Amino acid sequence: MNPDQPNSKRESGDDRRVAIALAARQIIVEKGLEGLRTRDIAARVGINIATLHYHVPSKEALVALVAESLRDDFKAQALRHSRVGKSGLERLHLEFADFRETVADMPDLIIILTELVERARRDATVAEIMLPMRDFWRNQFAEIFRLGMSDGSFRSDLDPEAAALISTGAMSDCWRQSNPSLSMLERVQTELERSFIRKS
Amino acid sequence: MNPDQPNSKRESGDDRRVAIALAARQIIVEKGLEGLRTRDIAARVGINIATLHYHVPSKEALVALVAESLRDDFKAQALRHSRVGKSGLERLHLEFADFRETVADMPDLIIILTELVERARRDATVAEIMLPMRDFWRNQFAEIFRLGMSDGSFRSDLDPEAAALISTGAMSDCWRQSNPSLSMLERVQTELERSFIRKS
DNA sequence: AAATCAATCAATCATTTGATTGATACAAAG
DNA sequence: CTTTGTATCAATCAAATGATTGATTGATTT
Repeated sequence: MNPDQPNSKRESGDDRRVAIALAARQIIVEKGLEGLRTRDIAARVGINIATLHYHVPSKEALVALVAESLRDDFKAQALRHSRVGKSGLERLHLEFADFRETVADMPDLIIILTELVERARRDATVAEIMLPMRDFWRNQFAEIFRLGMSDGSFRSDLDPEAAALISTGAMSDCWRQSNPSLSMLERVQTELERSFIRKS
Repeated sequence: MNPDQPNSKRESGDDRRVAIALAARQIIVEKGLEGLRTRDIAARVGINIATLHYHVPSKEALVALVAESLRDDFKAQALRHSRVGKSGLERLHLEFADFRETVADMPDLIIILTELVERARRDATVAEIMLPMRDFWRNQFAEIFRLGMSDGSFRSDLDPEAAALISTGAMSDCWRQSNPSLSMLERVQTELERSFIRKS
């Protein structure tokens, strides 16, 4: 039997941890971090509670595991497109497209992200993982705006940090709405572009 | 003894409910909705758990009480300034000032609001209170932008709904940062204004 | 074949937690 | 003075919940 393709009840530790993180994420979407129970996760993975604790020692470690799995997703997403040799406006378009792609592929990602950023306020372990992520994303935008100001894409009186906060805040808030829609997101992105480009 | 100034251990039902809501809000700020315990609230108010249940029958009702208390705060805040006979830009400035005032007076308000909006996703009772609040706020901005487009304050190619979502999303996201600062909020508001006004 | 290790489970524990019960204190009304 | 209604508490319950224990199974190593 191929050891890379396990179909028995016995799985490798890494595979289990991935499955556990995935199940936890599903439950967080359904019931929030507040409604996350170790028993529910174990049931969804199809293992015993003790086995769950074997792979992830505590609930705190479990939440950290989810945070790491989120970071991995974002990292993978950030590397999908090349960024070299593009103008500020082109890179803004790329970043907008990336976000649309992300929410289309994983509509629940923003929800989990929001929950974890919320918890980061009182959980140092989670904060250490989530806050750098958010800062990195916003900083990407700030750099784009700085680049675009020097290459003439954007207004010369732009405040790059403020514009970056506005962009990331508006987009994530848009997807946090009661019934997020791709069309509304596109309207927001269009309006953001109109707000920052240099009017000729 | 003045019945309006009770200093005994016995308080009127309304006063108790206010005290309970306040204590609950403090605990939500410290430990999140997830860490909200009826015992902790009772202890902070200085009453027995059974007394707490006498005034607020269940935990669900308690969360709803907090939501109502939030709504009351926002309602009171919204009526502090007259809005008549102002231009779009003037009303935008008013709205910006209102937000700065709110976060200066009650820095934790946005935190509690975020927690409750988050819970609204799975709690119909809370949703019924919180979502209309958020929609009302955003709609205020949309109206301001519509007004300002017709009176010449703002760009004629503005999308009022998108601009409203951007404004509210950016401001609340700004105040959700790890260490929110009034100066960053002002930079964001300045940038928002530059984004939407008509360039002469 | 024996020894070792990784993965798993049934059973159980100790706490936490929302809620209830039955009784008491006090003020106002009759 | 008695009755009634509001506000309060000590004690307790039942369920939920994170975690542990002791043992078993199957693969890998020696």
